[in-house]
Amino acid sequence: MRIASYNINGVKARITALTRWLEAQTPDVVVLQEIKSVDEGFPREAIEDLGYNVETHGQKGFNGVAILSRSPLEDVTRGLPGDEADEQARWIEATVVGPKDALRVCGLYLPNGNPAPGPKYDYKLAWMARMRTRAQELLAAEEPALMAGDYNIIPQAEDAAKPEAWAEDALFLPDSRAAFRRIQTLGFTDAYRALHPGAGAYTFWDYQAGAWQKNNGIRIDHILLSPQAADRLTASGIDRDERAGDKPSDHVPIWCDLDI
DNA sequence: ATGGTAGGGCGCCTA
Repeated sequence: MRIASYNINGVKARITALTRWLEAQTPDVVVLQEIKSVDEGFPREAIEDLGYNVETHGQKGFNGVAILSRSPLEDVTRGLPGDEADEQARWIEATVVGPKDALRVCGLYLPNGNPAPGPKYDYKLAWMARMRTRAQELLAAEEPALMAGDYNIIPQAEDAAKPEAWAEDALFLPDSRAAFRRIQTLGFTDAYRALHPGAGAYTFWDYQAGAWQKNNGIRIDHILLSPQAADRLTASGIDRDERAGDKPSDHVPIWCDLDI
C-alpha cells in the first residue's frame, strides 16, 4: 500500500497537476494540505473519477486538509483534539483497510509559526503539544498508524540547503525542533529518513529568489510511522520532479510503501 | 533590511 502526502497549495489551482500525478503514481492513499477551499468548493468529482474516495476538512481561504483513498475511508474525524476554540482546519483522520491489516491515517498541516516570537509561534507550539497527546493515544492502540503532512519543521541542519538562513525561523528554531523530537521520540519512525540517510533531500522550494533553480530547499514534509507501521515499511521517496512541472506547488509529494 | 512569488479573492493576508 502506497501512502503519499502532498501540500498542493490550492487544490483548485492545482487540480490538473494533482490528477496527472495521481494517474502517474497511483498512490493508494493521499493526504493533502493547504487545499485553500471550503468542503463544497473542493473539486471532488475530478478525483472520484480516478477511483478515489474523498474526505475533506476545509475552510475559506487558507489551510484545509483532505484524505483520498482507493479503498473506503472509515471512522473519519476532523480537527485536532484538545482545543474546542481552534477553528483552523489542519487535521483529519481516517482508517483504511488493506489486505493484511487496517491503518489509521492522520493528515496534518502543522502551523508555520512565523514570525517568531509572537502569537503565531505560541500557537504552533501549543498545537504541537496537542499533537503529541494525540500521538500518545495512537501509540497506546499498538496498531499500524501514521501521521503524514506538512510539519513546517526542519528536523536537522542536513534537511536544509542553507541551514544558517533558517536560524531565526519558526521552522528551525530550537524550540520547534525540540517539540518535533518530543513527538518522534515517543516511538515514531521518519519513513523517509529511515531508508535514506544523508543530506540534500528536500520537499519544499520557495517560489521566490530562484530557490528551485538553486536547489535551495528544505525537508519539512514528513511521514511518521507507529512501530506497527514501521515494521511494514518497504520503501519511501520524494517525488522531486513534480516541482519542475507546469504551475507547480512549492511542495512536492512524499510517499512510503507499507506491506499492509 | 528588503524584496523576491504564489493562491485566494478583491483589499490584503498567509506562506
